[in-house]
Amino acid sequence: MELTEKHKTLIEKIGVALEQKGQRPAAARIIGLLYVADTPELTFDEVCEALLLSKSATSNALSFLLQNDMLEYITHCGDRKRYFRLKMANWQDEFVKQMQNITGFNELLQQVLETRTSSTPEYNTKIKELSSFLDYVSGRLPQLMQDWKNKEKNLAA
Amino acid sequence: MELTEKHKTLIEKIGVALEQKGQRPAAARIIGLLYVADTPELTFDEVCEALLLSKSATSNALSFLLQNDMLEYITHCGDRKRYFRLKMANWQDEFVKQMQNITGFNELLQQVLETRTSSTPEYNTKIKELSSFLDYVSGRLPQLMQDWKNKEKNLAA
DNA sequence: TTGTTGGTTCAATAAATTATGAACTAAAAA
DNA sequence: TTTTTAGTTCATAATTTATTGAACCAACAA
Repeated sequence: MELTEKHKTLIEKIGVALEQKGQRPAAARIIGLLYVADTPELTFDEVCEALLLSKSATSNALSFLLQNDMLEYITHCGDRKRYFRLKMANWQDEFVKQMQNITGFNELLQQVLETRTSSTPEYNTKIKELSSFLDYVSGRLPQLMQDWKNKEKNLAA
Repeated sequence: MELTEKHKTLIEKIGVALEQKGQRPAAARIIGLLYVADTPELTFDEVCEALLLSKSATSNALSFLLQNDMLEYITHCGDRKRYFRLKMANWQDEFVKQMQNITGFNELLQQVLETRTSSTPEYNTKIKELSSFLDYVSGRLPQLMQDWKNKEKNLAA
């Protein structure tokens, strides 16, 4: 598990990017590590060591990532260690979650529209416009996802 | 500027939603306030008072929101006060920013692919797949935006 | 049964973020 | 000139978040 300087800076870059998307620092670094590490499956100790994290920080971050379906682990017969890896199949789900997030904000905008005074019609129209856009986007994203899948299938064929 | 309980809880809900998208607490409440307030243009003092914020917190949050293009203000002849309002025209730009964010993460994935060992071809393929998807999505979003605009135009016509 | 491995949990601390209030400023009004 | 308005700035306080190390535990091994 020797990390080169290149690896280390890339892990940090990914870490910062994910932090800005709302991930916790340690969790973000773990994801970065799993992207760059030569072995895509790492043990608790390897994570600790590679990221210079304490056992408790590692334990908390790994539990958090497992709970949030970002990671999974496998085990090997006669080996009590867990081998953690990115749940790569799951970024599709992540994407769906993001869409639901958009929809969630849109529900708030609907509530805004319900409670708004009718004395500001132009402003209300603008909010409706935003709401309509969010609605449109979240409605089209599943199709977009499907289109991509079809494209990939064609490339493979 | 009397806010009903309904208004207040809606502001808080919007506040929490935006906090989770990375906005600062005070800034998030100000955006919420501007969504629900009967007057879509509020002064510094009205913001202070409505949200029970100190002048410095208000000053900082407003400056921050102005800098980040979330708000703008207008002034009236013979009135030194600034009237702050949501830069509603700007959510399109926000959306574009989000896309660029995706593209940014994708650049990191490209760096990951460049530095990855060739001894894990399956894993590398999965990362390529994710990268391809992000690429596809960010490429299609402008068209999606355009489609929505056309749809709106047709509705208006 | 004693020790080791592979962790988890908890109390305390460190670090970062947010909010406050007091002092200040520049422009306009009295 | 003094006061008021409309804020800004700054040092500090409060709150939140993250990290640590020590203690603990369960399972297996010696």
